[in-house]
Amino acid sequence: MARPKVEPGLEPNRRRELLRAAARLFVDKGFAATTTRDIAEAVGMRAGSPFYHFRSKQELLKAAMIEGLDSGLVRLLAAVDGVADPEMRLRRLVRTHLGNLLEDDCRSPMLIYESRALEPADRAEVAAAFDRYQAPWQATLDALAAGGRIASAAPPLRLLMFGMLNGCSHWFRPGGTLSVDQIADAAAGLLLGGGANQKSPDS
Amino acid sequence: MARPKVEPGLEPNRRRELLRAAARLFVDKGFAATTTRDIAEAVGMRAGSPFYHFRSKQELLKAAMIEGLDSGLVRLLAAVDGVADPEMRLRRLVRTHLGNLLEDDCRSPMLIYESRALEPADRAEVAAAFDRYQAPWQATLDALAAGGRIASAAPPLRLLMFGMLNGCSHWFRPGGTLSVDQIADAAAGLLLGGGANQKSPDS
DNA sequence: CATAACAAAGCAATCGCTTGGTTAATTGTT
DNA sequence: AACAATTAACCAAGCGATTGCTTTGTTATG
Repeated sequence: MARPKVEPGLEPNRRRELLRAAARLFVDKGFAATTTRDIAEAVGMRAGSPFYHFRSKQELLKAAMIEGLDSGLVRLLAAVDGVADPEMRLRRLVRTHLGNLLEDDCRSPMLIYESRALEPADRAEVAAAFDRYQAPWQATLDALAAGGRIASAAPPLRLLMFGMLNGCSHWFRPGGTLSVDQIADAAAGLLLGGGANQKSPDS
Repeated sequence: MARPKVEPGLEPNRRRELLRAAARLFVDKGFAATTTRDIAEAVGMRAGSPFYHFRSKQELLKAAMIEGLDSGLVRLLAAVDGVADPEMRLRRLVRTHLGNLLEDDCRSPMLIYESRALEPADRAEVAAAFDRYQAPWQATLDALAAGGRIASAAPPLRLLMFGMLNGCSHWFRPGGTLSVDQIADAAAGLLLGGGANQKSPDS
């Protein structure tokens, strides 16, 4: 039943299947509550087979976090590509991030909260990936502050902002009364200082 | 080594010790990653002894959540007692909540995120305790909206707000560059629509 | 002497992970 | 083109450690 490999030296498909399934389970049940057997079953493997692709459960988490964040970053950069106005850039970042968080079936940004399960060395690598993810945000916030659109882009703002956005995954239910677009508008409205639930000017 | 109980029929002290230790460990390491032996060791007991006070590990979590939220609610109500201005009430709520979250050594509001470890019946009881905790918040937000101080007090606002506030426990470090008061001011400033990092008018 | 509050020991289940096959695809050789 | 050798990608089985929890015994107190 061995599957053909596409190219010698390239990653086979099943590794990515494992990463996606692991990310889903880690977000839904938590790292410690997810067994490697759960992950194997989710992709139709036997209990020991994931350890052919990953040396340990922690390595699976680390890979899911880093690769998930980096692919989310690609979507972020594509969303703000060519957009000059910093306010619009922020709205695009917020909307795209909520998409990564709530609509993408990996929901990778949520995995950062499982960093405590990693050892310091791995945690540092993950922190680096998260820094890359945060870079376009801070740049946009700085531009908004320079233009007088917000009062300050000092550290607490970005931290509070990510807490607010990431917290959505704890209560958001697809198909509920709130759409992702509505949440994105409400969050962006708060950040831009116009008071709660301000409509976005382009909708 | 049996300790005297204070009153027959009343709860002995060690039960509360267990609850405090369990809450700390559940917040720091997560419910699934915390063993009942960890909890026992934290209070100087042997591995099986906590099960004299609690029937199961889940019951320990449930009790820690409900009793922690209710004692935090007492502090909330005391902080806004006699305060008429809704803006000031919100500032007091924010500051007190961050105290419950970051300064109290139980940090009980964080435990809500471990609800997924409970069965639906227990989860409903915890949700009721959280509703009690949220009640003074929604009342204050409604008053602010009625006074035109914020644009709307519709559902996403409260949800985004708690996400923003509770998220602090993921990055806040006591003794760091940011004080709890500073964070509270920044968060309240965002909510009140004055833009980021607005100073509170009474400081 | 009865009870509250444990300690001591251990049990059954589950955990992450390893070991040793097995099979189909790929590669090398003639 | 034919055939052996190698390799990728698993499966089957299980090992040792850890888990939540139970059972029984102990001790101080009322």
